Amino acid sequence: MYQRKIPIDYDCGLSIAMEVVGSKWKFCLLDEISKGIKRPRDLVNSINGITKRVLQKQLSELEFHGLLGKTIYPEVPLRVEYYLTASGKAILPLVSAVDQWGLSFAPELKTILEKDSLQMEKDRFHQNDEL
Amino acid sequence: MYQRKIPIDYDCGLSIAMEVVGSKWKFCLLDEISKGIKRPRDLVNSINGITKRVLQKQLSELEFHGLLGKTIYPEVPLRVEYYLTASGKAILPLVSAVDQWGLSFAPELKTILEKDSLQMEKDRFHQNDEL
DNA sequence: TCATTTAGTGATAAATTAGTCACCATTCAT
DNA sequence: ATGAATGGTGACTAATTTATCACTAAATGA
Repeated sequence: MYQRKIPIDYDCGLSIAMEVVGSKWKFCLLDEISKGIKRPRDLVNSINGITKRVLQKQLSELEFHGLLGKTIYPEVPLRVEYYLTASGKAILPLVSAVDQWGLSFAPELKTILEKDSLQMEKDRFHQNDEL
Repeated sequence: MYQRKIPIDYDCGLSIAMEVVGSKWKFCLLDEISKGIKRPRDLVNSINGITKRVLQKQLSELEFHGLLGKTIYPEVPLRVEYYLTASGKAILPLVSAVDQWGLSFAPELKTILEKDSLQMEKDRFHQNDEL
């Protein structure tokens, strides 16, 4: 991980949550693993946009924080499976609540972004040309 | 805001949530405002570590996304109050769920970090000196 | 005129997170 | 010996977010 220069407030639940699961792919990872996709290779394929390296990093952080465990099967080719620990399972309701909220907010967001792009068209008449 | 180079997946609830409330201070801001702290000045004082500039930016993003509204009272000195819109209120249960989870996870995290710093002490004997 | 209070912005730097690329290692099949 | 499949890491760069600093603006009272 990264040796922080700006420390976290470990007394604030929100800070802790941001630290442990507040990164681009972690909720998504927990979600996929809860759906039964366990191998790194399969996770790369099922999650749109993630790369191998980033996946490995975030899996290892989740493992470090105790939300995931992993089992290594000495087969050929090598098989590794990540699974949700008790802590990992405990956070699933939150993951799905966040997902639900995001989906419920989607129409609103769409409206806002449409307005915004209209505004940008108007603004074009008042702006200098780009370089 | 920032003109993204890597686009967001607007069909994924988790992506949307990360975009709209997934930044360092937003949950905290929503929480404080729900507690009745409404003026930028007061928010700077009540939230430990946030700066004026960052506060303004995140307030304006929350306003842009429709979670906050603001009222300007033309008094002297100028008074501005931010308030939760319907959308802002709708996300409060999520904010408090995240906070709760963070607090419940705190002891676990503490244990992990203690182990980790012990490990780091051990490792010192196997590492080169710093430059 | 000058300092004070409040809200806000622009430019820029620093911190942090995410992504790219090139590797290693194992084991099996060709 | 070579190549494929799998999991993994180190060095580095790019993208993004957050922080710092210096300002503007309005209105008031000393």
